[in-house]
Amino acid sequence: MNQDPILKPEVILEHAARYCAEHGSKLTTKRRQVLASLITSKKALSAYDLAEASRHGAEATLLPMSVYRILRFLQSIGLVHRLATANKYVACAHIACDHAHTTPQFLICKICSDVKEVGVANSIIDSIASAAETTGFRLLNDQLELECLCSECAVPELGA
Amino acid sequence: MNQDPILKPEVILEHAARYCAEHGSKLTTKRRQVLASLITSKKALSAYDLAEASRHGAEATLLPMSVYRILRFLQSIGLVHRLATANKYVACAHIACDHAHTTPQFLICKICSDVKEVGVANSIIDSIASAAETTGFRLLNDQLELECLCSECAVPELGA
DNA sequence: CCAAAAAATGTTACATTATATCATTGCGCA
DNA sequence: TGCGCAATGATATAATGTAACATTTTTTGG
Ligand SMILES: [Zn+2]
Ligand SMILES: [Zn+2]
Ligand SMILES: [Zn+2]
Ligand SMILES: [Zn+2]
Repeated sequence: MNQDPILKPEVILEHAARYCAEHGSKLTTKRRQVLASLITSKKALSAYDLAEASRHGAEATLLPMSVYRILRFLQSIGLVHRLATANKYVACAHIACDHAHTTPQFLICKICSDVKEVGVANSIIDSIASAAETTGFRLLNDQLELECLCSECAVPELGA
Repeated sequence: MNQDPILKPEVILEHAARYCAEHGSKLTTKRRQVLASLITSKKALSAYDLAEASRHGAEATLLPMSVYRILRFLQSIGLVHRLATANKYVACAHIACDHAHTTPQFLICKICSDVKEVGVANSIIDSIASAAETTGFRLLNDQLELECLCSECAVPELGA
């Protein structure tokens, strides 16, 4: 679970609605539905996963095209992150706090797609950025994605 | 250019052929052709880019499926790296040296796909790995990909 | 040298991820 | 009320990648 397990999804969604308002947009029913799926999922989900989920017990059925549009919106205001290495999406882990989080670092379980979002120490980002500048490149993206094994999926490896 | 510009492609390909032999395989004509395209390209290329390139002046025309297979082989012995964030491929920048390089860090120009492969200080990797372990994740991948602007593409931004 | 085995490649089909485009709906506001 | 914009529906298509089996080429053992 990427979110603080103490908080219920409804509480997080309330924060998200306020966050949308601050950006001059609204957390519509369908946007809320997509975000709720991501918040309650233990794993990163693909757009097609989300479209499929909308056909089981959700309020509305969503076509993939709509899911992509909604994901793009949620990303644009920082409520959702896209994991480029997995072609999947996760809810930001900091929706319910001040949300002024530092550079995110995503630990992505190679086996089960479980994702943990943690902050990267500024010292590390500074090191990386300065290493880039010595080669003439300017660092743009503030997101690290790391292939990992989560604690559960690592267990079978012990016997290997 | 990702490779040392002092070295001619043929020299690098000679090293690659020896490297293949050390792994019990051969640098066939088509594998050499794909690798040569990557070595001489200033940018990261997609599998379909490489298939397309094979239709212009190359010895043999390659279907995308063959390109994927060849790329997978070249990756498996470390001659090629896949950039997951860009869905593109680059030749390793260290084919002609001892090739015992440290964890690679790829600076990828968002605009033109120019790529620079540099080593990451072990201290940084250690910091990242230990940060992961405190959350129960074991770091697997030894590759960082960073979205950047190269020096050329950064220029227009000055007036923005 | 020849035949069997293994490696490499050809070929077709298909799966997954993502975007383009135009039509339609819903909703706030003059 | 109805205009205008944001949101969504619907269809088609592009881009990326894999599966499965056939064929060719190379290696190897007799
Ligand atoms: Zn976040
Ligand atoms: Zn796992
Ligand atoms: Zn390399
Ligand atoms: Zn550039």
